[in-house]
Amino acid sequence: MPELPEVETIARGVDKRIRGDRIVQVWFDRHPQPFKTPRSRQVRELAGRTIVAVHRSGKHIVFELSSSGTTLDAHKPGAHTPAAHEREALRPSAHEREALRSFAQWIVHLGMTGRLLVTTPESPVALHTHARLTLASGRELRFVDPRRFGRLEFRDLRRGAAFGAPGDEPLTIGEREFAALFRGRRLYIKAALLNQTLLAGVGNIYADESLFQAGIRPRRRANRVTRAELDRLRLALREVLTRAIRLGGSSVSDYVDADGERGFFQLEHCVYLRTGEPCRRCQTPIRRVVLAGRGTHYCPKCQR
DNA sequence: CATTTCACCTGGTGGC
DNA sequence: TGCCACCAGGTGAAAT
Repeated sequence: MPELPEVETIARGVDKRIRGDRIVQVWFDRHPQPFKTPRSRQVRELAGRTIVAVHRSGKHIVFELSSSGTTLDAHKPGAHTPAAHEREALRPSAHEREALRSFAQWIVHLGMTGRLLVTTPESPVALHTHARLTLASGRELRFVDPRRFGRLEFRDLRRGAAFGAPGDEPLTIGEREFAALFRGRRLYIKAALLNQTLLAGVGNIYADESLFQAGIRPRRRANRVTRAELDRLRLALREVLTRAIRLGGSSVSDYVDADGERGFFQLEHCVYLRTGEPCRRCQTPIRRVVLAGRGTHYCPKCQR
């Protein structure tokens, strides 16, 4: 389900709520599908670790974790704002800095229908809940995924490399690098946008929306799109993704953020899932074709 | 090698 | 109400 804006929204929400919290208990259901790292190892490794930070990489949510058993008491009750002369004494000790470092990562990919929710333990457990992490604060982190396309992975940073999505981030890529991604590629521009090893985080909604915004037909061959058009596309992607993040993502059917709230960007979709409806710019009916196995929506007049 | 197709899953919707 | 076809935010293995 979720593409870059939805994953970013979820990662921010989870980070805000459970950064500094500690995982005290881990429960997984019996389905083997989501485990890229064996379930038993994940149970063993996650329990006892503190969540140092949560962020997004491509369509992945990355939990940075402390060394096992380390606590991070950042928010002591009754803590006060230090006066200038106290700051020196309050700078983090070597021990505390060590506690803030990431020693391991838990990587969550939500697939098509995955959700990450921060709840109370009492809140009713949704059907297809595959993981429940009990936290020291009393909250609970849940992974729910009806279609089971989501994946869970654990990495020990002392034994291997940190996770990094392979493609470039569409929000920060420059003009030259962007153009270089498509050079010599004969596949459809839409298929290229969906290829995660080129750009990380663009999915079906934002591929269609950014191609509309840039005025480019999805069936154009990537290597035939002009340099000027490519830069329009890069800027369109940046605008569409930024706007979607601001609106909390697109809730087409069931996407919700870490608090269970829907996003609003679906209200601004120009083409995605608007087959037969009038183009917002020129009133021509929006067309749907199948391309790279995915429903593809475009305006035949606005997009060349 | 680059590119396309298909399988993996469950659920919702609309036609008959 | 039931049955069926088709659709859905993704991705990686197999086929071309």
